[in-house]
Amino acid sequence: MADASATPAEPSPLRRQPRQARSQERVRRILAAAEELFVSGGVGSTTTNAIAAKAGVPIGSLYQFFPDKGAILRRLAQGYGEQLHEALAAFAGGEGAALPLEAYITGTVALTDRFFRDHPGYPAIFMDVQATTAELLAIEEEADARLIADWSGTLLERAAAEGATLSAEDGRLIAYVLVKTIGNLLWLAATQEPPLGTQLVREASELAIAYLRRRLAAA
Amino acid sequence: MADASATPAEPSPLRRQPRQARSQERVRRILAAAEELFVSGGVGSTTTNAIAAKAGVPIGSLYQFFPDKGAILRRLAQGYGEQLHEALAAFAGGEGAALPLEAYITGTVALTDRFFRDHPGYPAIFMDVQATTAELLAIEEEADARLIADWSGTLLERAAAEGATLSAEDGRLIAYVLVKTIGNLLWLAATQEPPLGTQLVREASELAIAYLRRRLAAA
DNA sequence: CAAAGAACATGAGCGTTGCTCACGTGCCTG
DNA sequence: CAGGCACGTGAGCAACGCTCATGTTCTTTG
Repeated sequence: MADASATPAEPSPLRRQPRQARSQERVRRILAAAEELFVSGGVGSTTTNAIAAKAGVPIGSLYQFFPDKGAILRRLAQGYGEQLHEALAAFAGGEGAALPLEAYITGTVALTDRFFRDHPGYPAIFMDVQATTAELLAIEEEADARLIADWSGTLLERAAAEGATLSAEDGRLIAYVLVKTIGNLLWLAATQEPPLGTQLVREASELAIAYLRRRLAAA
Repeated sequence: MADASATPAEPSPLRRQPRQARSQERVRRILAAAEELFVSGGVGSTTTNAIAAKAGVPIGSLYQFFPDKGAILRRLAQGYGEQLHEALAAFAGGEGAALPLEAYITGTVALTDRFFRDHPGYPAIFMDVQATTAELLAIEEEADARLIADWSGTLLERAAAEGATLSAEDGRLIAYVLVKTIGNLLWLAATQEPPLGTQLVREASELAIAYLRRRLAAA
């Protein structure tokens, strides 16, 4: 537990890093099989034996790399979080940078919404969580923390550009509320029927804009 | 599935309604034991045998009344939902009726926040859910539906009183967004450390007010 | 290039959990 | 008080997550 000169840190939920090409391929197949089963049948009713069977791998091999069932879940969730962060960062640093506040928010909301819909595994994982939820929530928290940091910076810049004063603390708080609220509404939108789903995406933008305008004005 | 002349509807998650006084007392003790264990150790790691043991009842008796572990969870969740609904309805029909919009919202937010904090079992249940989550979500959905209906009515009345026009559809949509968003923020507030928790309650009010002002003005 | 060791492969089966079922006891109506 | 219905009881079953002992393949080294 003390000496860890060889291991980089502890970011890997894997029990043993696959070094050979064949085993790396196996890990990929396990993750793919798990994602498919989680989406179609839910996390709770997907057995580890079923995952292994679908991946064409004996259970023993599955546990060679993943310490437990939750680790598979966590690995998938981590991947999703990183992908979303990168997509949003690209938008913020690219075409989004030139947009006015309202359009910037609408664009971000639309992008996040599309991400949820294009990756059905993301809602599926958080849809019916499981025993290991404490750690799963920690991962979601970590992903949110990145987004909050991003937003916090953006808000401070934009407030300054618009001549409003905004303390760093208030910036973080507002970013926190925005990330959590928009995430929640868009998650709902993704799991709802088309008419309501589309309306919710629009309302998410409206809500964010109204809140921001009020908070920036009150500074 | 067809003939149901004897059963009133199907609102009871109980397998068999306890008719004698002794068995009713047993059901109460099972629910109390389950709540305590869920709060202290989480839902996932609480076994049905442990619930029965703490309640001083053999497992057989537990399953005499509850069809499965999830039913205990659902029964508790249902009770919470009804209590919150009644508390909010009492406020809306009582002292809240005379308050202006801003104060009304702040009051409702404060009341909901207190409810979450006074009933630690509520967050605990939704904290680490389990296999039966589909049905649990359905119950949460039902509780939210009641709150949304309440809000929807309140919004239409208040909009008319303020001279703004608001369609019934828009009223429902706005109520939906408000209930979901405030619930989410206050749930976060209840599970967060004091400084952030208190701020989040305030922000929930700010957010709701800003959103409502914008939506009522845009009519 | 052979030998040694590390990484990987395999599946029978263990411990635990949610839950059943066959049988026994208490209560309550006619 | 006799019949029946509701309730009480706990050994044990099926299914699950996961282990472990043993065998195989790859990589490194003298």
